[in-house]
Amino acid sequence: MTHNAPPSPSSAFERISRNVSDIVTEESLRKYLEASQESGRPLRVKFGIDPTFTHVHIGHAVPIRLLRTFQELGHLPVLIIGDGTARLGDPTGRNEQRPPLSLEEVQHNSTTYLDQIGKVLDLSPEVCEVRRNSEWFEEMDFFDCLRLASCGTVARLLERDDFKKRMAERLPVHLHEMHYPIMQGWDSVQVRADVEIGGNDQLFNLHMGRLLQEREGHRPQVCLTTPLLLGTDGQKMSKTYGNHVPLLSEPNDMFGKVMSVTDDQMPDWFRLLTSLEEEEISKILQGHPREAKGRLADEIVTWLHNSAVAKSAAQAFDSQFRKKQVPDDIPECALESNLPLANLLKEAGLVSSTSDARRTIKQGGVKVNGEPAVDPSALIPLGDEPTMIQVGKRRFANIRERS
RNA sequence: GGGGAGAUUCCGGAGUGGCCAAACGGGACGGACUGUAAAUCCGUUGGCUCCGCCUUCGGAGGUUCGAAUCCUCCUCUCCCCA
Repeated sequence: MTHNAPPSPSSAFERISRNVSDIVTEESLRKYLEASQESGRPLRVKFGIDPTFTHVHIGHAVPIRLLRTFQELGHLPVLIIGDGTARLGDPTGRNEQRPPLSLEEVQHNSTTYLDQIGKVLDLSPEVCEVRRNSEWFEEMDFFDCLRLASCGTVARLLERDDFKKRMAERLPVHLHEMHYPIMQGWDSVQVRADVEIGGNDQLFNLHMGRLLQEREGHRPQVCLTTPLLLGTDGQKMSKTYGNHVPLLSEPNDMFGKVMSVTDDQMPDWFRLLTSLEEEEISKILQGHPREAKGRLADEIVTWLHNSAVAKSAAQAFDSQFRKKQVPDDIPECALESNLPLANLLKEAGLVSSTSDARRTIKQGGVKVNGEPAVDPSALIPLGDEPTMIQVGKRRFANIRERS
């Protein structure tokens, strides 16, 4: 990464604030940027990650991109790995209970997490600081905790939407969860954060950092939140809905996923995930939606892989879906000859059970060597020449006889 | 410590002795349509040697010709009071 002559504080402000949903406060952000330039001291920009799960998707990448922007402007990202907070579970999450994580799990999750984040952010020690919050939480005794807890009020916490909602639904809200924002805020005190970045559901937690810093006589951090990126179907992006794009997906997969984004998500995806200028974006969006989406997919695959790979992913996508051709890289396997079709599909791993196979066949979803197959119990002869089986639009296999 | 409520097929959630492999919704899958989608429509959604058979309704027993539904014990969860 190159650090050329630093841009002026005001142009830095423009760049930073382009895609954020809250800034607390604009004025202090401007001031901090100016002061930083005068003193030559980079701003410490904090971002917390929870090592409770390991799959990072491009929705998570939105705040990290902002972190990257700061990094490019010469400031210092400070990543906090919440190995202390992880033991609480995440109160902003769903209502399911998270079992307490073991030390190894946390360890493992943090490294895979960092691997993935490394796609978006330069993690070299010279330009990025990585801390774990167990570092300071482990040292606190019960009275320290009480002192911290006195910073918040129950009323204030109860205002939080997710608590309110869960109370209304008669779901449990555990006492320790109330400490989550306080712990997060304490991180800010510990690392002397000048700025904290989070998703826009994190605003409350970020505010807590300001509060605690002021109590400690520190300069309060600027809170920046980024808009929520919705999933390919327009719902909240989440692994459980299957509408997410993992940061580490294979190029072809990634391209295909982006192509399945609904049209009305496109503007957001362009703004939040590419570095194209607003003018350019609106020009693209005026063209044919399919072209625009192709461009979006190309930008994203280029970003997370490279441009050559993006081009070939585009071609593969085109031939498989637009021209309905068969993909090049069909998985192969070898099986016994003369199995009933339904059993063959199951053995080849194309369906989950023979019953499933029968259903799919009955519905006209199976082709053998390009010909629609209708009889689930037809015996399929195999030979050295592979027999191509297609299930639905996406599942293919080349099967030859096992010798 | 006391008092309630509950555990159903991927998820949510009906069902309170036979008509239950289990309503309905979501998701998923297949088909049609299409711009690759989305939306819409149709169909499927426990397993199998599949027009029949087998195993499911927290776990273990029991009552009955017959239980997801009734009884006993156990495990777990939630709420309220203290």
